[in-house]
Amino acid sequence: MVRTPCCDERGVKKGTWTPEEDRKLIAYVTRYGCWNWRQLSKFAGLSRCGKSCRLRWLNYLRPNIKRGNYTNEEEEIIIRLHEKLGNKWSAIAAQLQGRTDNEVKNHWHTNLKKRLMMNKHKASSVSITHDDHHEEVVPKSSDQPKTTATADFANAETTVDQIPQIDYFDYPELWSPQPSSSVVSSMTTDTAVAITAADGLVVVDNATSAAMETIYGDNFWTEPFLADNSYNPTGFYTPLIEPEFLYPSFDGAI
DNA sequence: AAACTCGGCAACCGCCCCTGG
DNA sequence: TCCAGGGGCGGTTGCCGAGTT
Repeated sequence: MVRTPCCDERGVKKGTWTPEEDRKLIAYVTRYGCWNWRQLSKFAGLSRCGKSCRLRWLNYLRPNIKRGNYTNEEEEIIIRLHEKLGNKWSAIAAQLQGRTDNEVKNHWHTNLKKRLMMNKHKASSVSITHDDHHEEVVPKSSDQPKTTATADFANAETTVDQIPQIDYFDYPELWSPQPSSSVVSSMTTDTAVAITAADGLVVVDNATSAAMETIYGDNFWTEPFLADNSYNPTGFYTPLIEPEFLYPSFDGAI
């Protein structure tokens, strides 16, 4: 089967997204939903491949994304699940609220993988140093190896449902690769909630919110396009597309 | 201060799966 | 049942900033 490329190579921009492109994408998806990424990129006035738009939205722009600062608990989950599932990053990320598969994958390759390698080298007396934002876990040789979560997981025959503390498997609704129907339950004091004029809730973490404000100024979340936003805090993008929105009549720009 | 190295991560690539006609 | 298109996913690349020499 001959597959058509996901986008016409001509005139398709690549590389880093500009704030202006981000703004267009956010504005469009927030307003109309992601009904078709390929078409969406055109209507949003973006010279980008549809896949690129999708990736940018899912990995960076959508609300509820938690960035940086992996907790020990998150790392434990990643390690355990990786042991169990292998490189099923999307499946692993699905168990981590606010984390994307790309981010989990990157974190694995840049941090956890190396750490596990080191742990395997230092079989008995292990000294594991978490990176900057993590508390240092330095088990003394006299300590129970239990304290070295990573070292333990590397060799343990674990099962998924042995994951500590968070019983995701008791909550099948959390299994969705889509970001979390558990947004509300995951809300912490870091979480900001923007209430739109249409009584829609847009739940964002502070990092996302701060990023938006950095790029667009303090009024980003109160921009007019949010008034009828169709973003669903469950992470599913229900466009609520009215016929005239399906093929917007505007000429490329919002 | 400049050059160089390295690590982190955003983004791209290409294959696979699913769905609708 | 077949085919085309769209989305999902994992692997990989390359840019960029921080650290080092």
